[in-house]
Amino acid sequence: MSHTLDNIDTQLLTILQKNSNRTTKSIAEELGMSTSPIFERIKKLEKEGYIEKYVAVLNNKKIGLKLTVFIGITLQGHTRSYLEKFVKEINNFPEVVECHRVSGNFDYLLKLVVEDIEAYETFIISKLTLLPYLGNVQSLIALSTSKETNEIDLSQVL
Amino acid sequence: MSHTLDNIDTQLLTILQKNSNRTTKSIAEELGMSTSPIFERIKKLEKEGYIEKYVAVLNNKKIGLKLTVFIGITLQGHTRSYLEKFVKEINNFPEVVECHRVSGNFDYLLKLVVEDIEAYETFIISKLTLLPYLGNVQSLIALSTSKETNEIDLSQVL
DNA sequence: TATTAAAAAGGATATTATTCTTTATTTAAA
DNA sequence: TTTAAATAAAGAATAATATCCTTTTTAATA
Repeated sequence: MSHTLDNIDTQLLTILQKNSNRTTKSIAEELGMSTSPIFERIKKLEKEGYIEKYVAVLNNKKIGLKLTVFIGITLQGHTRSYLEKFVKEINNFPEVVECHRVSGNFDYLLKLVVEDIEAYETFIISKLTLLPYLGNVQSLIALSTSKETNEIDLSQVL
Repeated sequence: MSHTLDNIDTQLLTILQKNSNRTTKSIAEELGMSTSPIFERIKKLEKEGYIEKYVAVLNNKKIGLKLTVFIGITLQGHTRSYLEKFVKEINNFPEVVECHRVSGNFDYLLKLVVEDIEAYETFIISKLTLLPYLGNVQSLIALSTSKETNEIDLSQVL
């Protein structure tokens, strides 16, 4: 039960972060090994939780969700029970893809993916501003995105 | 060559966003269809670009990358050629997982995934502040994250 | 150097993906 | 309506791959 990743493990994770549909055979060839150790290492990485899941990444724009917006929020009353309720409501909105409690000039930072400016405005007016104790709200609208990846850099942890 | 998604397509995309390792058979059973139309629809969604890729999602914390930070940046000189150079440099940093040009109080918003506060400080001091024309820099450190998903909500586009 | 444990190789089998042909359903036009 | 054409689905056959098991090699430790 070794709890450290060796060089082969990080290579595997790097490969699978880019494309999880590679066959074990093709990965084995790339790394100069046979299929079974590759297969067993991947199963181990899954079992021990290094790999959480495998997912399809969609093309948001093609599907019609063309706008990404970040919203910084401060709250006025900080009672613990209210914070929990606030987070629960926020997380239930399907437009919200990320919700972080942050330190700095805001209490929360949200990331949204919506159809367009109209859908964004609808979210603000008919969902967000209905929540009580809302303080300052500041939006950053993504004009363009030069990098947006799920690949985390494993060289940092070697 | 229909360019619209019907109800079955959006169900498929929703399923594959959650788990792309499902067998076509299991998906077919869930949707009450046989395997071949499911298979062919998925191939079509891939070919037409609705599905960009399939990836493994890793557990950042388990791997040792425990800190997420957002950084808002304003630039002082906005010449076009400089903006391009700036973005190129930023995108090359492996800690940076997102880089958006934004409207609002900043010019750029970055998202970083790093080991810890120390690694974050190293990034700021020995990478970010070395870039010229840097104006205001404001960091939001994620204390906790209640939602962080790659699943986009397809009910918005139906 | 001998002993043990871990990792990899290679082959056998079961499962699944993929392709093809046939049938049904839907849509459009007469 | 009825017919024709196009699209989608069914079902079966095959090819490819994942998965498992046994043997061999390598590495680590006494």
